[in-house]
Amino acid sequence: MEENLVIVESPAKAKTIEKFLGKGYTVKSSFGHIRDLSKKKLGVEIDNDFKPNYEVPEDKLKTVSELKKIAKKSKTIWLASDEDREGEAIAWHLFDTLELNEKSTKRIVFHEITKDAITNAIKNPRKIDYNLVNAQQARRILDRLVGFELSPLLWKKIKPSLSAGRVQSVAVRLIVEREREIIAFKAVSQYKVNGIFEFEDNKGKKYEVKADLQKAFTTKKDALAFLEKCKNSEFTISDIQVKPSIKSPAPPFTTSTLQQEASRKLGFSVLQTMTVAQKLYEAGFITYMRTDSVQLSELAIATSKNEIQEKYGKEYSKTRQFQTKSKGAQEAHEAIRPTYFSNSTVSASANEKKLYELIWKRAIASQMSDAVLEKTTISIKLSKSNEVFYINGEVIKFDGFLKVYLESTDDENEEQTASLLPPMRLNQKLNYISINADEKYNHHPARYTEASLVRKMEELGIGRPSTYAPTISTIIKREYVIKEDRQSKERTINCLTLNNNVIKDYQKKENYGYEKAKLFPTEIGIIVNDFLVDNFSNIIDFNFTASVEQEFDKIAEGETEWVKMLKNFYKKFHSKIEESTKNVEKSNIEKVLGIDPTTKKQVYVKFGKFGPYVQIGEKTETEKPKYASLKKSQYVETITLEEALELFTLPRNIGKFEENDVLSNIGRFGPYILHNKKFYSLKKGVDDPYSVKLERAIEIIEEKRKMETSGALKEFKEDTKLKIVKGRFGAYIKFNDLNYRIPSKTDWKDLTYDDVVAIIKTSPEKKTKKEVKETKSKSSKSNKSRKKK
DNA sequence: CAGTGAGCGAGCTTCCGCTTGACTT
Repeated sequence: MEENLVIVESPAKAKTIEKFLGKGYTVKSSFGHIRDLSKKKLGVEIDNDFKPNYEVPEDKLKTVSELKKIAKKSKTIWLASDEDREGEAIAWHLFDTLELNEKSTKRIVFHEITKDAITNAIKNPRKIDYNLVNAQQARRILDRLVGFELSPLLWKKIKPSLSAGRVQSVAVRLIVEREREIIAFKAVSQYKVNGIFEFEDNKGKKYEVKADLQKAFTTKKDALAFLEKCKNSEFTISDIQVKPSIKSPAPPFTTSTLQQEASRKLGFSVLQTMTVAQKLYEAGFITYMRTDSVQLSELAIATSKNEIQEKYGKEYSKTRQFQTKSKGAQEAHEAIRPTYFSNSTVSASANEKKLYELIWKRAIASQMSDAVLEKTTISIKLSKSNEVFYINGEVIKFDGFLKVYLESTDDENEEQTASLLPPMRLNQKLNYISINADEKYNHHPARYTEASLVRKMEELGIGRPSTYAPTISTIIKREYVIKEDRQSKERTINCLTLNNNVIKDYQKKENYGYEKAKLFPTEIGIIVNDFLVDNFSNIIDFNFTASVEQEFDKIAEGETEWVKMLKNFYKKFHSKIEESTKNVEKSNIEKVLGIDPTTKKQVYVKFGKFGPYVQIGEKTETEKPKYASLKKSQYVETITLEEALELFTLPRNIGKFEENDVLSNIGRFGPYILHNKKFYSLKKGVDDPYSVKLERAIEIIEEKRKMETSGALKEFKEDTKLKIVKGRFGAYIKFNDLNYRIPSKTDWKDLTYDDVVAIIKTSPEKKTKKEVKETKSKSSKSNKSRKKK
């Protein structure tokens, strides 16, 4: 007969706790929830006070029967799931499903996984908190009702298999609304002026400094007039302001901030961050990675203090406890931190190592001193104008936490880095070397990345640490949203430069609008969103979650009865569903764009089963209209006649090669070149079938031929074992069966034998063959599951 | 490998949150 069975949610946690408790205690894991509402059916008896019908899902049967068996043999069962709404519900589901009895069952909670915390918890057991359980049931049932009544409505009114829910629909709405802001955005330009100045110190040493004019000019005329004034002006330092300032470290990571920083600093996707963090957690390197708390345990604060004092010195240590500010935080866990601060790194895969070091630095920095800075602003006065140039300088007097970590920002417009200034005196005279007035456009609001969407969701209190990554996957899988890169566009800007009292007026090309891994709404995402906003504005409201959360809190505190709350909500919601089912017409998007000048027929834009498309003429018994799909970047609401007509230019004959026509077109698998009955894929995001030139097409054809004949893009006579070959992610170097990356921004065509040898020499040490094989099998696996739809 | 867009109708789709494996190439 076993003495004690302790049940926690995670198996990794079970393992550590078992060590702390020692003999007499068996620690098992429930692997999260063990019961849920029926998968296929609604699972809620609406007319029977919303009675939920719970089922143990198939993949949990084994866990449940195993727990049941051990529970039967144990004297005391300790339900040690997390101390939040979901955790309490898990405890109750266990109690109910395992058919435990009240006398032998104890509910315990602990916030940190230390021996003290756990033995303390064992000493202070309590009963299951049914108010908290009911708050969870209300949450679960509400989500089910919303999801399972809204989704079928979409199947009827828009198209089958669509989905809607309290969380995902708001996430889509954020992306749709941001896109509309961007569509409505009109870029405005201004002339921003900066000058390079020169001066001498007492000893005759020369210095150069760059200064920015505070005022920007709206027209070229004004900018020109200002430069005219600069011509014979005197420049004098009129003011020097020195201000002390301090910078404080950011709190240690939560799930959301970890996802954001890993995205900005390491380029990880949200899912990738979670997968890597899970590995680190299972290996015992970090604490739990799904948390909304910024708090650290006493133990963590103490050990980090030791580590900092030893490594950096006493003056670098400043212990801090942060307060969680985010909406709806439940704080069942600690912040994400290394389990042992003495390990500043771990031996693991490259990505695990990178993420671990990020976590270590952030947590350590959070317990370090403020950085002390000195900010200097120098003003330069003109004798012939009232405008003022400024120079900003910053000196770090004491680096503090900056020694370890600096949080990055989402701001894409790189702010100029203030730096150390040369010795300057008040009233010092300066000479200009050049003064530039460049036309600068302002930027549209930034599109969401996965990580910035998570930040916004957290801000609104929508979703939980465990659902941020899956929610993004869902809205991408439903094709409401796509994540992709967009190439930059080019524009011409006007520039004025004053040099030796001569003003040069010229133009420059500038690239703008490049997007990397951003979230764009699709047409169907827009249609579904507009439908929901029109008919269910309360559900899709940004504050809906926050307001129902307040009601759940009241249930948890025993102030409100959960059935009453659901009745209240459902009455209004369901009548709206019925009303929309009856009164709202099936969505049928169709718009006339104008008349096609060549055929004189009407041009339509429509939405069909394969997405948005344009059509010339109507379908009649004798005539079949021409069809073409919209580009991913085009929308029904904004496409113009001109853009629509361009879509009909495919297939495009772009010239002759070896006496055969070369055609460009878009097919089932993307854009391609057709030549002599053979297909050549165009490079995604690089080649555009509407504008690709014959020269480039021939290059692509010859590249493929070369690969087919010799298996290599390029070979070297100096060494036959050395090749440049083409892989799934582009060209790479192959040497002695080992692969080497070609540095980004380098074109393989330009590589000489010596270059390649240099790349191989400077490349990090290669993996053994076995490891390469392992990663290969892993990537092909994930590749396959991605393809499976 | 390489564009689709008819119409009928059976049978199916769908939510959010808590946790990790287990199928094959």
